[in-house]
Amino acid sequence: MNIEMLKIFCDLADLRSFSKTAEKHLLSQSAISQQLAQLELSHKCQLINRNRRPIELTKSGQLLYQASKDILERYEQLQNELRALQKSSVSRINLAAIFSIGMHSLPDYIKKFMAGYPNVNVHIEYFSAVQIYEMILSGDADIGLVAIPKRDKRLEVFDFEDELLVLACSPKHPLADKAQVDIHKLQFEKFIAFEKDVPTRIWIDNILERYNINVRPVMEFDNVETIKRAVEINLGVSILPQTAILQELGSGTIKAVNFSNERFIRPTGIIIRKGKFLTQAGRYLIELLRKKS
Amino acid sequence: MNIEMLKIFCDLADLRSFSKTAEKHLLSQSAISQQLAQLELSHKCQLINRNRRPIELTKSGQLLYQASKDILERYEQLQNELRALQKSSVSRINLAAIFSIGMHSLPDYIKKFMAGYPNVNVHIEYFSAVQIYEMILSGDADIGLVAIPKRDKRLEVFDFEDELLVLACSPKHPLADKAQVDIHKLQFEKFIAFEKDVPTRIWIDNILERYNINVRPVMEFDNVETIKRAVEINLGVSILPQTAILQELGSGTIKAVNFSNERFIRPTGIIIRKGKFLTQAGRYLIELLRKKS
DNA sequence: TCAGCAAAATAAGTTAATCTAATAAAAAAA
DNA sequence: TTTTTTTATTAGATTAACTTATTTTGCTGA
Repeated sequence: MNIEMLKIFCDLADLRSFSKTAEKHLLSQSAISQQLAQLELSHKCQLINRNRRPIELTKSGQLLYQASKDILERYEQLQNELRALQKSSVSRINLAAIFSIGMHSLPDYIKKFMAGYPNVNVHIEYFSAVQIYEMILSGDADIGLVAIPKRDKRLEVFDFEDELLVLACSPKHPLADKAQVDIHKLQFEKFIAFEKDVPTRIWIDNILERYNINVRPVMEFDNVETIKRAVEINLGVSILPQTAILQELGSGTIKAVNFSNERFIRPTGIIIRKGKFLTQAGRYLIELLRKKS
Repeated sequence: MNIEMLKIFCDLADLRSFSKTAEKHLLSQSAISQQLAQLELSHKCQLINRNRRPIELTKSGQLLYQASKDILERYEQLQNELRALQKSSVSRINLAAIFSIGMHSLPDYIKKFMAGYPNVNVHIEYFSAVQIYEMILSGDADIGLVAIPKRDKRLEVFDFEDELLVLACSPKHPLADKAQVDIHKLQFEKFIAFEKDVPTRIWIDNILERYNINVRPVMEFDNVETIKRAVEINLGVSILPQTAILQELGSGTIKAVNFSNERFIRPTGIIIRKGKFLTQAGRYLIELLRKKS
């Protein structure tokens, strides 16, 4: 029972001729005859009246005809839906980024990309790192941008910008006016941190550990925006990528101080699924993102 | 693209496992894998996400899933319809008769039949002889009852009752009181006849011709009922089967006179399509009808 | 009624599609 | 990582579908 068979049956009912139907479907008359015989066998009933010519449908045949029309219509609708989906997905790139990267570093790249591919829609959404890995693996997103990318056999990882990490604090904070600061000054400072499962948190913890610094974590958030708000009202200091606080630095609500010890950075990466077929535009966008790294 | 394939795809989506689906359909895991591959090829798109386990549908896959459900539902509906039709047709015999036979001779037979097959529905309808031959050939009726059956290679014909033909006239008619009448008395009588294409008309014309009688046809009707009404009001006489005027004889609105020349009869016949598969009940009904002949 | 014709059914052989079994590859779990 | 489970792939076997040739069947018009 295949779809083509139903199509043949409908044509047979409309054309009222085996040979004409055969011609239309580029098959032999015999093939049509055999198909119908099989169709009748599988439904255990006569579908057309063989004792008359031109042929005509039996009651059962009429039922099958109606059903075939319905099924074929639904099938055609499906094909249209699939075509539409395919067309739309060709001209769309789904980009999933963590907030701190997407919000601040991405716009410039997208602007440049849009110049080259004006009719490709770049759809950017912000998620947690965990979600982004999920989406890349499931195919729900094409390109992911995460901090401190972890290696995965199923993923391809390219380096994106290394972001300079700075001390972020309120203008009222004692360290705010320094040109630069030794990281040891953070010893026992009140600290606003990322939540424990955020990669950046682990990264910064490692840095502090390396310098044997014990901060006093007073709050934990899962995103940079909330951390910034806490820093602004001087609940504590934090270590953040400079790119993520550009706006606050401009308006003076947060002060950034470089570290004198070394140039701390947060690596970020572009991730895509291994073997994923990207469009021309998609490959171009990745090239663009990688170049500055 | 066959229906079974859609069923497999739906199960695959529900069970989220190739091997479990294979088990359910009594196929090898390999077969399922290949079917899906072909399905994806024919639609030119990925339907399930292969980089994750348990498997999950892509957008295209979800579209196909929905369409498959719809199609399978319609298909199942068809099967129910066919089953219902088959069941109903098994317990039903469609009998097509001309009015004069069906109305008067049939009820007794049907009563007898019903005794043997109480739950078989005998559906009787009245048509012209031409229509009855059509219906038997097309299969719209199972058994036909006609007067003066014509032989046809495609039909099987059995003799039914021979009906006695009598002179039918109004009680006011001069011949009404005779015990019997010579057919020559009809010379130049006003005559109510069947229409020219009715077999009984041709049959009676032959009789009259054989005896060299010229009647004066004043009216022609396609059915016996209307002829009787015309005879009742004495517009002319007619030759009719006695069985067709039993009621009028009882109420005295029409008089019947036997012919003295010979026993004129109208043969009637049972017709069925050659090679037609009849149910047990159908065969029994025919036996019943033939017996009295 | 009966050839003669056109159309469908059937038979036999070929081709194409589909299956199984074995094995490789990949993802998940330990 | 290694092991286990699950899916993909390959090759050979089986089954279904098709084609050509032929027979049968229904229709037509003398």
